Amino acid sequence: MGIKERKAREKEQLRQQILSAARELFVNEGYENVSMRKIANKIEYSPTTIYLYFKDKTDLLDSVCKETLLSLLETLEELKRDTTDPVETLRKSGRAYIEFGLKYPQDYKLTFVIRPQFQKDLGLEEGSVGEKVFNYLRGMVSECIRQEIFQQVDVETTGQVMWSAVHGVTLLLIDFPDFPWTEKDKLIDTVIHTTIEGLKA
Amino acid sequence: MGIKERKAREKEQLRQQILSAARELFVNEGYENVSMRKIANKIEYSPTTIYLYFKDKTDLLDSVCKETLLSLLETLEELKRDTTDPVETLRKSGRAYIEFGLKYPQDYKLTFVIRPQFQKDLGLEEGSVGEKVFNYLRGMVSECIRQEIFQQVDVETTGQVMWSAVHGVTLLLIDFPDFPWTEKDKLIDTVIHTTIEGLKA
DNA sequence: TGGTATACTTAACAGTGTTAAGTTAGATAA
DNA sequence: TTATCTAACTTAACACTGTTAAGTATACCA
Repeated sequence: MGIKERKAREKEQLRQQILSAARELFVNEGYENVSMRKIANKIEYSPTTIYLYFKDKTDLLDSVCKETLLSLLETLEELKRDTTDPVETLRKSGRAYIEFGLKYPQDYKLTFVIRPQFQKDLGLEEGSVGEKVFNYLRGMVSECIRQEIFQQVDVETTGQVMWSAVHGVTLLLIDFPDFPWTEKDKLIDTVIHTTIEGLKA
Repeated sequence: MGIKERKAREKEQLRQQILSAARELFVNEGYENVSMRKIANKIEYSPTTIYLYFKDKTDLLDSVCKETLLSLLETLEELKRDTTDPVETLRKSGRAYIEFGLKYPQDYKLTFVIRPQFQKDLGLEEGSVGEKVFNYLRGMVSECIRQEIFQQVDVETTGQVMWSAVHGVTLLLIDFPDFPWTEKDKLIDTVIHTTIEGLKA
């Protein structure tokens, strides 16, 4: 009875094919400039086939974003294993987060700016990837507080301040690439450094 | 020879009518969900008439954003008149900036997130409103540096760090209204306070 | 009164997301 | 083996989009 399994595998394969075609197009041309027909052309199927695998265009967007978050989470957790000093971990994580956003700017905007506009659902429900990313941040911050490195003792507020800083600089660098920024690496380091020093003070 | 003047006035009136119809629709329904036909319907003219007043849809967006920036600038400059202490001015300006964003969330997103997606041009050329807003920030920051309150001496970097922080928290509060944020005012104050303390350190 | 410029509209083009109906190939059952 | 059913996919269409070329009507000027 391996036929059903093979079929299921093939179905999953096509789903993945659609997903990665969509990701590539979304990333290179921007979500709104990608039509279902373009995606269909890329995978050499009719446009309507996509609707057998995804409810609509935003469902496709949702699925792409979920993958993106998973990738971010993996990047961060890998990093955590290599460091013990909590402040250093926080600093490196902040850098990794921003660099992730700059490496996949369309994905980042899709996930953290465009998606919330179309999809009220936070994507932070229990067990979700989004929740895991945020718990990761909570963990780092509370370690800094536990070791009495930070003056600010509220884990939630501290985490949210940190998130604001990295989110802000990431989006500015993505959205205004032609702005006369200070040298990019210096700006990123200063943002992280300033925030951490501020939390210490 | 008052006829020409009257005509010019009427033309300007229609331009304004189009602009405010566009703003209202963009804000309520989202830029991409508003069609030229919808705007035309609202003002009871044919769709093509809009093209006699604005080059295309992004030009319309541009003009709406310009107005938004002007309004932000006025808010900030009014505030500056009442305060002399540079740090206090910076703090209040940061608060005003964020509150402006939260008061007109869709306008804020339109200007600082959606616009850059569709319009490569920064809108920061000499004499532009955008430039003036940024110069306002530069002014405050350089006063803090001049009085040796901030350790960080680079005006540009310091300004950009400040912008990152307020931009970040503004967008997070707009985009994830259902997230379990710390009490909103506390979060805003902490973000500003943390950044300023970080720049002092 | 005749002509012209201005302001606006009509009609069309090429594209969009999405759906209902139709087709085809392959597995199952008689 | 042959008929039937089903899953996978496609065709054709609908109602919409931004934008432009061409057409019309009105109000001004000589």
